[in-house]
Amino acid sequence: MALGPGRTNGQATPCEFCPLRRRPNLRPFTPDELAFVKTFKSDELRIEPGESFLREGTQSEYLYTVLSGWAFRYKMLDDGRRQILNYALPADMVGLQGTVMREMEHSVEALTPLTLCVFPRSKLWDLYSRFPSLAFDITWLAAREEQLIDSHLVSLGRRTALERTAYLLLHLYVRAEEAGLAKNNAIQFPFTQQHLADTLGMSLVHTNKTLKRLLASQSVRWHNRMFEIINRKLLVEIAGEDMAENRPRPFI
Amino acid sequence: MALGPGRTNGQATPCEFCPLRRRPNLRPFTPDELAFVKTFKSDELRIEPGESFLREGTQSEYLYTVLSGWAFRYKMLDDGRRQILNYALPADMVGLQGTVMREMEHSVEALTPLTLCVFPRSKLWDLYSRFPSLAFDITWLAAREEQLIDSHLVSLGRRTALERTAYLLLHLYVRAEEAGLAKNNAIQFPFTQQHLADTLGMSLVHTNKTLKRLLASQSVRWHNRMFEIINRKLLVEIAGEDMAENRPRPFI
DNA sequence: CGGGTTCTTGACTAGTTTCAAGCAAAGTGG
DNA sequence: CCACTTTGCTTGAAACTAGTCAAGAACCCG
Repeated sequence: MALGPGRTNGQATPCEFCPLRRRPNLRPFTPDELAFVKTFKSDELRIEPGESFLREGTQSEYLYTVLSGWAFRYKMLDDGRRQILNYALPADMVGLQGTVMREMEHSVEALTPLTLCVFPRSKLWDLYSRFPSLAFDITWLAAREEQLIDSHLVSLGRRTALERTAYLLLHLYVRAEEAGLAKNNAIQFPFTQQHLADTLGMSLVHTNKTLKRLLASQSVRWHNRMFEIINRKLLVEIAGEDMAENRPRPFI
Repeated sequence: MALGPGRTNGQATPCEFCPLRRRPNLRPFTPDELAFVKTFKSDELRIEPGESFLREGTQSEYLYTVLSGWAFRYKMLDDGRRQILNYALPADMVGLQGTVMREMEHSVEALTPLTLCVFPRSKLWDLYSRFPSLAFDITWLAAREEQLIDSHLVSLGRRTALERTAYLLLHLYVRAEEAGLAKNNAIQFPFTQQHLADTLGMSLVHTNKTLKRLLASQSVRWHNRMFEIINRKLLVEIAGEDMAENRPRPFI
């Protein structure tokens, strides 16, 4: 307990039956690694939508892996302006910064009901000294996160509103697909236009109008949060860049 | 040799006499670590300004630590639009992404004459398995890089042109100061307004005009690339946020 | 002392935000 | 079950911000 927000859920999902591990693009554990991760995971947490379970400016004793649901990382300016930095999907790790740096430099909020595996930072050293393979995986995850933000930075700095919007939706679709959340080029997206606006660095109104333009291109549909790609080639063309998918990846 | 661009320089700077190691904010090595890093470093490279020694889309056999000089990471769009992602100063590591992911997702170009320590990725596993402390340091560096880009993303998404410019100049000044490149609130910056524009996600003209406004505030001076903070409190106020400095940090 | 790069400026155009208002869907409580 | 509130989506107009074009000035290098 005393984990801050959220409801603890004990070891509801034992690592050996981890549903993520069955996904084909996730690298398997050796038996040794599995045994260690079982002891590394100290708890399982349930977070409700809208709840921030990591907060900018606080210290974090834990890092988390998303077991199910969507979350997003964000930063706020003093006057309330918000920038969403990235989204976290199942198998993504959040909170590493807080355990490595002095304190969190961003917050993380649940977008849907969220299940998290909880890992105490106190055992992180153990992981690094006994399981270099897992240490390497953590580095891999950190490098990938950086790479995602890099692309996003290019969008905000150098892409037009339309390109940027197309790129983001394609990006989120591809990641959701990798996480097994999409079928038939369609997915139920959990975010509002305000979330998109705060991700794209645009106003809500302009986001709405840009979205209309994108829908008019007949490359995608989006009604009632249900998103569908109807002409991927065209969407890629508007976004200006395709993105790789389903590369094998680690997770912890 | 066959390292791509740049001129190899052998082991011109032995690790035990590394000039960076003398900086007070950099964590010291144990003798074991030092001995290992000496074998980890395979070469030293000299790069001329304007040369890109890591290129988007290529595979990289090496990672690098900046020994002296400035570099910048950037991405280009097909039509030539460029976004500068971040700058690398002495003690910063670049190229980790290329060794962890399949290939480089960004390029890195020298801004000044640059000296680099070269580490082959083939020995990275050795580092992870034998020196968890150094593995942890690499993770730390990756997490810090991500954190810097996060702040930058907030600038591009949610700060006004003036705030953004003030924030970037303050940020670069603080980092340069940590690297020992500034004295008396002044520093010779190596970049042009075009570099700033490509970092801030603005046009050259608008960057120039915004810079003028910032200079008019009397918080900073900038003539002939010589930058000086004359009213830090005011600059911080315009930037909207101060930044921590001189925290102890690792490097390899 | 040229010739190139960088910096500066003004005028015009395009893109984006803000303001304001209306609508639709979902949730709440008597 | 129906007002009532809340949240999210949509739209138009006005104001502002930023980009583009163009040209000249300043600086830098050989």
